[in-house]
Amino acid sequence: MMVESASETTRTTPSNQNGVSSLSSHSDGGGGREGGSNGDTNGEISPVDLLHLQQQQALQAARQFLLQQASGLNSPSSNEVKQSPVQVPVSMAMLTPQMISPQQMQQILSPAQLQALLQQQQAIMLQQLQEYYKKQQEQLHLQLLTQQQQQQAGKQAAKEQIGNKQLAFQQQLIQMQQLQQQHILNLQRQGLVSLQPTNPMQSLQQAMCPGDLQQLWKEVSGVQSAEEALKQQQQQTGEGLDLSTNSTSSSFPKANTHSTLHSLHNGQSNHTPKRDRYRDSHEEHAGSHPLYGHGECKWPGCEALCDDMGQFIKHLNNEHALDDRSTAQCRVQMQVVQQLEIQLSKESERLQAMMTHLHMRPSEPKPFNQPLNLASSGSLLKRESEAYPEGLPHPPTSAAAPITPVRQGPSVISSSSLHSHSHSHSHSHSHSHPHGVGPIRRRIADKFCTPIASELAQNCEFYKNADVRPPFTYASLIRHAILEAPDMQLTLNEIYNWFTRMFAYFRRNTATWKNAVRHNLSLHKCFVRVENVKGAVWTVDEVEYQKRRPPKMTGSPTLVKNMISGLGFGSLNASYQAALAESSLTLLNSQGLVNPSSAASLNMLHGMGHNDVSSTVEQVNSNGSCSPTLSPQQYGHQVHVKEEPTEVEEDRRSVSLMATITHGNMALPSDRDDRDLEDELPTDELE
DNA sequence: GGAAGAGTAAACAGGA
DNA sequence: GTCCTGTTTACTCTTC
Repeated sequence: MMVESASETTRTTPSNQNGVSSLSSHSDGGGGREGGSNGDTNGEISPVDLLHLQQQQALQAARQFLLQQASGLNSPSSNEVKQSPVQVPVSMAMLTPQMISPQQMQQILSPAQLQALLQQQQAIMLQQLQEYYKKQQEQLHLQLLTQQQQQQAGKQAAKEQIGNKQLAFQQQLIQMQQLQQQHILNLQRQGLVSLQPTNPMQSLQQAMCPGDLQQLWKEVSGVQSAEEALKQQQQQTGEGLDLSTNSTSSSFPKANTHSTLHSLHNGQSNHTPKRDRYRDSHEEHAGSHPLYGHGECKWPGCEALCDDMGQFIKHLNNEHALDDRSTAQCRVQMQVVQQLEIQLSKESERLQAMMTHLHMRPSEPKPFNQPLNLASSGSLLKRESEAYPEGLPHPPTSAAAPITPVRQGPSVISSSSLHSHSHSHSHSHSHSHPHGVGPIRRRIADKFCTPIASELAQNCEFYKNADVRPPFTYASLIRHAILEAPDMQLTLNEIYNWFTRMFAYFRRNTATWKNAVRHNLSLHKCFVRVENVKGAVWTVDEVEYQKRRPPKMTGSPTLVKNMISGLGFGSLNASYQAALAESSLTLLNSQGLVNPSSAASLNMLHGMGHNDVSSTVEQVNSNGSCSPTLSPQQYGHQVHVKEEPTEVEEDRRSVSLMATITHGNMALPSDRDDRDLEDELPTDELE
């Protein structure tokens, strides 16, 4: 239990750190960009400021909500926390940043809580927007009144002024809508809002409270009717902002965001040349258009089938011409790209942090942005073994140095993939396997006696969540799954389920590994198919399993001698060091898990007649964490069944030797250590 | 260099 | 016909 929680802590630490960086980078990035647009406004609080503030409030409220969840919901101030975003709308931005990222919120909070939180924030935003609109309306009214008074005196000059005011206000509205859309998009990207196939602009419309908007637009259009002549004049001359494109076609009262975006778009540049450029770009890409592929339109959300390029161009010009909808979609796509870039940046930072955490001694300051030097990752392993020399909680390591192919899909390289390069054979992963799942040599894992159960016990959660291949053979995994079962038998489907349940890695490439599982079940005699009432189940024939074991590394006298002579870890190569560290750690852990001071457990280890070291430790250790069903008695029973003295002794001694060496090296006081030394070291050494 | 283990792919058969 | 299960073969790669 301690081991698991400790390693759990270690694993969560980087994510927490990343949570900080992620959060800060997010708010910085978003805020930075919005801050840039802020600079365009005129001193007083602008819609941009407001929305920026609201975004911060939403995040802050979510953080507080999370903290509330974490620190106990029975706190008397829980209600205050919920209401605080409303009560303190501005000072929220000055709160100390909490170290919780939106991603973590999503992980911690249930969907219902997230939904409630989001609705709450949206309500707050809407309320504040409405207040802002009312304020703006009042100001506009006042301005109009004064301007009308001036109009009587100034006439044409005043008209232009009013027009400019109106345009400026429209721009402000548009800006607000865009920012709100962006905010919603951000929430979607962060998973706080479920991604829905609806047009984000539609949700924006809903969020913008159409009633208020329409009323506002009516106010504006009222002015517009008075100034219609002026605008038409502007339109004809092509000067100024072309805001009347929709309004002149009597669609203005609809006041939808499409028209506003259209207006904005037209207002930003001259209309006609832009459209021409747009068409020109189509013609340029007539041969291979990026929006056309596999006979269908790649426009977001379109997927219209087009037989040829000509038809596609026609479709593109008809359906995706420069109108409000296309513009909005284009903006959404731009934001998607922006968000992806931000996400990429954050994930890169996270990767760096993970690598730093996994492969660098904490007391050894190194450049944070250490490049991913795969060629020198052999030293990484060494460093790793050095970094956690005393059984400190550490990320999943194994004697086998988990070998995971570098996958093409995810942008984040799993930590174990780093290890894979530390092996000489890892190069094979990059070729010959189109699925990205190269042949994973797990033999080393078994040879180094990596106890599967202890590895799983330590890194159960890690393997469940991380897309990291477990450093064990299929056979050992299958065996473990079966032995974990209450009745030590599983159907094939249950074995599948165990794989997917225990390892995130096996939640993909199902065809590959399931085939491998079936292949292993059929191939190895140790797996016995038993016809049961509910169908065929698979059991483990331990005797056969032990026979199946490959020649052990420890069986090599020279190797053993090397190990013994190299009691100082420095003389061992990196892999052996890692193996020794792992073995000792897991043995220690297993001791602690079962009975730290009991010689009985030790005797069970020694007396079980088990030549599979990994199995030996597995069985002891499985009780600790991930194997809730197998009791020590069961293991004892199982162990009692199998006895294979010849090879068994060799292996048993070897693993005990390894444990002894490492224990001795760590100067850990243990009766067991002494006994191991007395009992086993001489024999092994003489071999 | 060969043997053996391991992983992957694929073909095939039988049953639900 | 499809999917799942189970068997078998072939091939490649790695380690010893």
